[in-house]
Amino acid sequence: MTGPQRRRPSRAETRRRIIDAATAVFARQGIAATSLNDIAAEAGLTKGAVYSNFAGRDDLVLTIMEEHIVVRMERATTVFAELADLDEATAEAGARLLEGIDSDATWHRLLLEYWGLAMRNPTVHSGLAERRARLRKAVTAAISKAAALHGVDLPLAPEHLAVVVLALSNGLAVERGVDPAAVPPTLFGDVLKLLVTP
Amino acid sequence: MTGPQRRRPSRAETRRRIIDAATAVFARQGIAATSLNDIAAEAGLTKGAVYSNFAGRDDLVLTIMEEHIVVRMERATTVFAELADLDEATAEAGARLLEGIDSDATWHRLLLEYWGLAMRNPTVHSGLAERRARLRKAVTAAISKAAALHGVDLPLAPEHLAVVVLALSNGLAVERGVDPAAVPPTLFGDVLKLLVTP
DNA sequence: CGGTGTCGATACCAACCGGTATCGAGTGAA
DNA sequence: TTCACTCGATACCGGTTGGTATCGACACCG
Repeated sequence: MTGPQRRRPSRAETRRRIIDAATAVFARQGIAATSLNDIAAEAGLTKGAVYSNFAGRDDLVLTIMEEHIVVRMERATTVFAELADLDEATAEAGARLLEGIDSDATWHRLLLEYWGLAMRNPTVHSGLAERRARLRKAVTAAISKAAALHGVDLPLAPEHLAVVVLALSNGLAVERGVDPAAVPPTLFGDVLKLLVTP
Repeated sequence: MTGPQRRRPSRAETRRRIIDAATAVFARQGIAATSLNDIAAEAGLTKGAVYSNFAGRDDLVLTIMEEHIVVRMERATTVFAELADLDEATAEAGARLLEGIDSDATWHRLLLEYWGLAMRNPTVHSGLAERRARLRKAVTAAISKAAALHGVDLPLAPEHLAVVVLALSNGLAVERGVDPAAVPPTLFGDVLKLLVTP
């Protein structure tokens, strides 16, 4: 009785299992506090499988964060692409951004930990810098496009406004993590409104 | 020949030596990547001295960060207390804040790492929340005092403005860490100006 | 001066880390 | 059916970790 001839999982499947498991454990424990054994155990595999699919711990961490940053970037740009009518939609955009801070809270934590890592590792730093520059560029384009659409003269250069929005996203995530009540739901939108009205 | 009868260092002296050493090593390597041996070696002592003065690694980390947060808080409030003439001084305040981001870059890194720790440890979290609330309150008071002095109607509630300033401080520190050129020197001041003029 | 208690150096521990070598089971092509 | 090869489990390595037990040297007080 050979049964349905259970196939051996493909390499891509195993790799994905490991990545998903690592993502989950990172979210739960943080990057620095997570060992290869933790990841392998979460995936129902062993260290051997990890080393067979990745060059080592650093390679795995890098791969995961790169993937997450790309996903997050796409999401952020689509949010900004919908910023069609400027005056009232800034409130909506602010609300959506703050909502993203809550729903993606664990990701914000991971990004900031990764940032701390990048500050001490030149290789990681250059990778993060490249991604971040691309994100800034995308946000800048979305902002200037929305401004042109409405014929508004922004009091700040679009690329500077983009930096401020990104900074506020991270900064408010920190404050909200410390004390959610300190960051009311409308705050991000209110600030945005002040920043786009000349 | 007894010499100048070299005194044994007082307990407070040893404790301070350890704290200062740990601060230096934390700044260099980060909290998570620093072992008790590293700290003891930096202080010219051994682990025994550390365990004799602190309950353990966690106790030491907590003590140091508490102390740093207090120092930073005092510095931040004095900066805001000097915010006498609102219109032009916002630029100065912004410049000083951004300068603080650079000169205290390592501290920002440490705070964000500590924040990540607090997000996973309820005890650490409550300690940080308390300190942070006090800092918010102090900044709020400074802002409303300056506003009253000039008879300006702030478009944002002082406590909300305080949160935004704190968030921008951390957020811009992150962006500046990734790419210093992305955060021009006048940006913080420009944003501040938009936030205080109704 | 002499006893008493404190402080910190030393040695040591079990646990765990990232990484490597090995080897058997399963796979796909010949 | 066979055979070369891939993949992942297992065992193992040297090194490091936070934490503990011990003990000698020193300061302080009576």
